Amino acid sequence: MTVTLADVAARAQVSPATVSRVLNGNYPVAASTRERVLRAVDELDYVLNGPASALAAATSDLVGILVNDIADPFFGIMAGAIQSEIGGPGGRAGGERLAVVCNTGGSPERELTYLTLLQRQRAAAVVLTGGAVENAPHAAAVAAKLRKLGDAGTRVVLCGRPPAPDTEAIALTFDNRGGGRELTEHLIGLGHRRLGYIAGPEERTTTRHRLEGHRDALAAHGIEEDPRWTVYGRYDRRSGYEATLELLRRDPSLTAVVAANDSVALGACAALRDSGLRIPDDVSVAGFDDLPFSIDAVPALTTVRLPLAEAGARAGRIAMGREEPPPGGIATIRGELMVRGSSGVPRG
Amino acid sequence: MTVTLADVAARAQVSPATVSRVLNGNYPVAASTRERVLRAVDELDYVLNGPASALAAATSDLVGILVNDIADPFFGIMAGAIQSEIGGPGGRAGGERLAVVCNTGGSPERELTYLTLLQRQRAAAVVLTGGAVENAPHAAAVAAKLRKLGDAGTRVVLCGRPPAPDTEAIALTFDNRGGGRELTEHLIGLGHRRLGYIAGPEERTTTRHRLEGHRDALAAHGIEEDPRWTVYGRYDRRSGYEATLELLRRDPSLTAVVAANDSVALGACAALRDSGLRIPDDVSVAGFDDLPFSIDAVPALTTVRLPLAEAGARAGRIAMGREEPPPGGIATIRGELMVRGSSGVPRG
DNA sequence: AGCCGTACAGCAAGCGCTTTCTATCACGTC
DNA sequence: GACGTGATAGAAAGCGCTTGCTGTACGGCT
Repeated sequence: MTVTLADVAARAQVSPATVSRVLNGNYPVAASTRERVLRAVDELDYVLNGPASALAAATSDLVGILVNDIADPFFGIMAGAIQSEIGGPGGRAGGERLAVVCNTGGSPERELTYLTLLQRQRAAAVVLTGGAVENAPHAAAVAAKLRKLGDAGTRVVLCGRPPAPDTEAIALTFDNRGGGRELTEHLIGLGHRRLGYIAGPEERTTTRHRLEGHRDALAAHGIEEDPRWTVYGRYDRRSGYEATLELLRRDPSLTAVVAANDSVALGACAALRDSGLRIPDDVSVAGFDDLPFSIDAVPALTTVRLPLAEAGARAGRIAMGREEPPPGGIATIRGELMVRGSSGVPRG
Repeated sequence: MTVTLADVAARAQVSPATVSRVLNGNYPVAASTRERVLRAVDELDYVLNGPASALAAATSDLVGILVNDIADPFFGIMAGAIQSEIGGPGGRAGGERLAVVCNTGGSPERELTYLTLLQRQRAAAVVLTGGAVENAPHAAAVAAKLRKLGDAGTRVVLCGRPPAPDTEAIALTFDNRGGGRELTEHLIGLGHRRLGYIAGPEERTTTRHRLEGHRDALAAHGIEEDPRWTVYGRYDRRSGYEATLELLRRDPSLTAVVAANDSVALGACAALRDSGLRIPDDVSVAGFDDLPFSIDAVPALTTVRLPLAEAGARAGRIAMGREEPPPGGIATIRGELMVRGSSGVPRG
């Protein structure tokens, strides 16, 4: 069978308690004893039994990270940053933590199920990334779960997600609205007056906030919006391609297309090119997030940079209790407008 | 405190054993009893204690996924596919499994540490993705770990990684060599004779195999390779950019640049453009992997498509014991040459 | 010399669940 | 009508570790 603590204890001629204390380093043990134990551990190739340890100590070294789509660098970057901070291998000694990355696929049920699974594992902390689904019952269910997690001692951090009311969850929110406004203002400043907007999925906070920012900008400049100028889709390239075609069909006189994110913007670029339109000469395009590939688009994408890695790292530190939560438990993280080649003055 | 099995049992007026059996559904329980238990579970909002359960049953519902870089879609896509198959939420009932995605950052030590951590958690299965580090001591250490994991009942699957000798690990290997050969043959077929190659990090199986494929093709066509034509870098865009500049400096007469992967190729494109060269008129470019964004490059990238999602899904199923391992425990997955706009006949 | 504080080490009681083995009960069966 | 039989339910023994509490020995103190 596998080697147990008792085996190590026997070999080192000490009690199991002592071995445990050597391993955890939270109790004085004479240097000579420690060494003997360590040698035994080594010789027997002993590996602690995680579940047993978690049960006895009533703590776990698992940290949950919920993402909407792990194949999307937007989440991958955040997840990577979080993980690097929660002190898995490479982090400071002692706190060897395992990140559990859960892919919800944007589905509310899965989100809830994963939360339950993490609760079951008695996770040390949980970080929820990305926008939330805007649906009262679901939001309430999630809030309830988060409360329960919090009560059980699990630290809960929201990264790139709006605060969850009635919850102790710390929130690091992206200023999607402000970013959206700035972006559209930039385009308006260039002279655009007829702007198409490709939104993300409905019932998502991120989608709504970015769109609201866009509309705020339009309103602030007295531009009346044509309902035909907004199309909803998903956060992927394909969606951007199709939505752009639809936009062009509805109003061929558009001079700019603002996309919900960079992937969508790339799809939009492809659709425009396939339609024989030049960027930005005929139509300007703007994205959101500034993912690494955005600068490689031709022309490079005008977008709003979100400090994904920084936010993730901070969320990770807060989750580990290594950084003070922001005052009030809420911090708003601003994006930065990146003006690049895909936006220019409108034709004509 | 938190609700325990005993609380539920008391409320349902049955023994803890019965509650456990209802929850696990692996033992006959009268319908009426079951219902009573289920109601109690619901009313008390009971959540099983994972560690306790794992300890008693000597099994765990954790599945580890090791990736080199979670922010890279190459790994994100595989991880997502694996996860969707290991039956987390959304999968078939009963087997609610949690995926533990571990980001090694390509570091051998971290790889080993994570493996130990997973062993400690008594993971049900472990999937290692991506190329392996080619370093005898490390390879031996990993093999030893994998063997130990296997002995402990953890199923081990390698996805996109060469087989690990002396190990029971199932391997789903990408035919990097064949893909590399095909790609270069395509370029040679177009008339290229002076091809630069931007390789990945040294001491990596993926790097070596792709490069060997490239050289095989050159050799097969009697093209003598100039050592100046190969530059090693990392698997990212930045690296591709710099390496291309270096390549151009060493031999401005190159007519094609073959990159270790798509991100590198994108960087190469940027460098070429910044150097005033047109693609493919002046220089052809080729990538590898065919990640989603590759088709959006301008011109679209000629590359080798790897069925990442399919491979990941299959690895996931094998890890869960839901699919027969390939004969001999090894399967080679071929890539498909995707000829697109970034490659053309050489100038002059 | 006698006492006590300090520094270690061990005992043993769980942590919350699973599972084997042992009742119990209601039926048919011969 | 005694007894085998199948279907359920419970008792209890752990799973391997942590930790509060209880020794024990040694050195310094008065």
